[in-house]
Amino acid sequence: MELDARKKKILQAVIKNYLETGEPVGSRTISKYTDLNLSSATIRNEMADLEELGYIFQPHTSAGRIPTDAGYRLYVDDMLSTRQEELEKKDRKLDDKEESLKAMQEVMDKRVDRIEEVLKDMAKMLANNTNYTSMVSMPPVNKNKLKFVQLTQVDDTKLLCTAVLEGNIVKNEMINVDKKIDQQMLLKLNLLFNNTLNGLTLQEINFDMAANMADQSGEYGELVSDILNAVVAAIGAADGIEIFTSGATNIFKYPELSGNENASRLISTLEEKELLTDLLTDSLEEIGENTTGIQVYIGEETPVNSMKDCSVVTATYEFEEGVYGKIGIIGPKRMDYEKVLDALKNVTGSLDKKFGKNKNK
Amino acid sequence: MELDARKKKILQAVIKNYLETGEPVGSRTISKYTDLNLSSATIRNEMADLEELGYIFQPHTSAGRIPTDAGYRLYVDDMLSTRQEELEKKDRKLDDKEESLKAMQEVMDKRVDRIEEVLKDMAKMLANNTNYTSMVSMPPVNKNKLKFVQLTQVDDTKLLCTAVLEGNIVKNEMINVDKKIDQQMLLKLNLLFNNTLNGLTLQEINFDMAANMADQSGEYGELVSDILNAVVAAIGAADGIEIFTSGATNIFKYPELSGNENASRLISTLEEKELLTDLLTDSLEEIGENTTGIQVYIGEETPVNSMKDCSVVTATYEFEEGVYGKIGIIGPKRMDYEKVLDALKNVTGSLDKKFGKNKNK
DNA sequence: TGTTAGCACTCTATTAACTTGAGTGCTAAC
DNA sequence: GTTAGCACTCAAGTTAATAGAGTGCTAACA
Repeated sequence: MELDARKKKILQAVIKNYLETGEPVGSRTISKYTDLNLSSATIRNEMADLEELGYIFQPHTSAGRIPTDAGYRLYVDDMLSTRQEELEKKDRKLDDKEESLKAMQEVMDKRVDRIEEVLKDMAKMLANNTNYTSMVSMPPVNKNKLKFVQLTQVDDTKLLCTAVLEGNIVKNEMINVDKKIDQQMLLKLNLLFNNTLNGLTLQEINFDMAANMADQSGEYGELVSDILNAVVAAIGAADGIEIFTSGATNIFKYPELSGNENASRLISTLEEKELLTDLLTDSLEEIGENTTGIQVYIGEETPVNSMKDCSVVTATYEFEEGVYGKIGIIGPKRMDYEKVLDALKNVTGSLDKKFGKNKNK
Repeated sequence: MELDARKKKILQAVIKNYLETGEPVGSRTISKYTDLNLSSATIRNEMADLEELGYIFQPHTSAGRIPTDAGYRLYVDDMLSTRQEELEKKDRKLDDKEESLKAMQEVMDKRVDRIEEVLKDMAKMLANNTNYTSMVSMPPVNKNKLKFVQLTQVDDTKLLCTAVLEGNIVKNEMINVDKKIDQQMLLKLNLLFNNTLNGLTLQEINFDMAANMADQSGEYGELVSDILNAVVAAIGAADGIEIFTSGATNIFKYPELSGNENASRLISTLEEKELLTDLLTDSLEEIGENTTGIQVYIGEETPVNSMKDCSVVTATYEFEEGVYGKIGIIGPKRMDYEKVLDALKNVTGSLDKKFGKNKNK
């Protein structure tokens, strides 16, 4: 059996209607909704075909139809493939969006330095605008180059190590020392570390360096490796990737999610954050300039168990040359994909503009 | 009518039973449970009295009794007033608790420097141990003395301001500058700021100082106030008090909480964190050496609306001389108060030992 | 050959009537 | 003051009946 134009149109109508109402869609509704001018009987025949093809199904014999995951998939893919046109339409649409876009810009202007705050606010705004749950990952710091290190004596037994990374991310780590280090030596150590490490990423720092530097620092040789450890710890502080979420409770707005006990599992996942890593790091590398970096997981497609009856949409933003972060929306399968995609495009666009590749435009 | 010893005993039995089962307690149950050797009929008479006194009530005519807020209050106050004896018993109990206590100590030893991490782990552990929701507030940094400030040139237009506070809390803030500042001047500024500000708390820093310092810095006068602003911003970074929560989803384990839509409001509150401030700062001052710093809010007593059918127990710990933080448990009104009080005592005890007044014992 | 009207059929959701059992309050006797 | 006994109440669970939405299929139509 073929999925001809008419069937497709009907499928679209079914899905659209279901997205709005959340109720199974009957043949009569479609017959009236569309401009196809077909009787409900004809629609029924077509719907039976669509069911056989696996795009829709009936929750029970005498009910209307609901899209299957495959149905959603077709719908979303279709939407994504016509996105080019929408990009052009965007200029027109901008009027409506201007307000929220402006608000977003303001947030970002206000606190350029504090990327964490920016991202947190971003997540909150996304959640509020969409009425779904949002999550944002910090760009992995350990890919960023070290701008410089600063060692400071805090008191007799403590040394503060401050590391500044590309993108002005600041990390601190405290080091315990046996004895006070004299001022002269501290200056020397500072110089030594900066000369050796500046411009490197976490991966590029290795322990041969420790040996080298130790040689140059005489009696303080042992201290050097302590400090290097601290630097590494500071940079890699988040042993996972840091993730912010917002709007977890929005899922209660969708009965199909809030009803069953999965709701609590989902909120747990959002609270723990660890499992979200799968969604927000996975395939970060393989996304280059070629795609928009937008990914849609529908139902069973998501790698996270507690989200098997949700849809998840993620997008990638560029923080620094080659350093990416991700941003995502979690909602019911019948989410307003169009709105979500737009929102994510806006946000990643702004982020890119602020930090990433389009910084200078 | 009087609340004689027997009535009290029956009330206790009702509450204890209800804490365990969560079901309304009938007269027959009490008749069998207690060592009073009274028939259910007698118990019924007493229970009617207790109802009239406002300590228990029936959800409907033909049901057993449930404690009212006043009932819980009596029960808890009683428990608190007999706490002295329990303190002595504690030595014995320690055997059971040793394991969890040890685990806690380990967490704290591992990361003395990172109080945030300690507190987060603490919250997680508390939530896991009690099966309720926990929250912990960072001690308000702005009461801490400034240990020193460090200004560092990041690049031509950016200055990094690092502030270290008593208790080795490190805060950073980025400052945008017009032009590069020469090394000599930077040293001078560093000296100036440290001389002026060290040893002061946020409240003690005022803007007369800015004027004073500006006088001493010639053409850089304007910069001085920028920097002072940055220092203040760094110290007071959290314009509210920082709060960590854990185990929000534990509330789903208690049907009386998870059932109604308050559950979602409660989780919202925990996500936003802002409203928790009421619970975790309120009366911080008035708690001195005299009390244990433990406070129990039952039902309507809590200042937070979304917790009106929960009980909240908070405890105070000392971080530095005169600087307090709070730690709290949120659960159903029928929570295991005994367990919760013990857990909180343990935790605040450990925290006090690590940071606060008993540091040297 | 594709489209439509009509009808019998299926299944959910809602409502009402009935049953059960836990627990009470009251009274009368001990 | 305590207790046994009994009538009474009410929530919760079960069953039966009803209404309504929507389907599938057949036969007629263009």
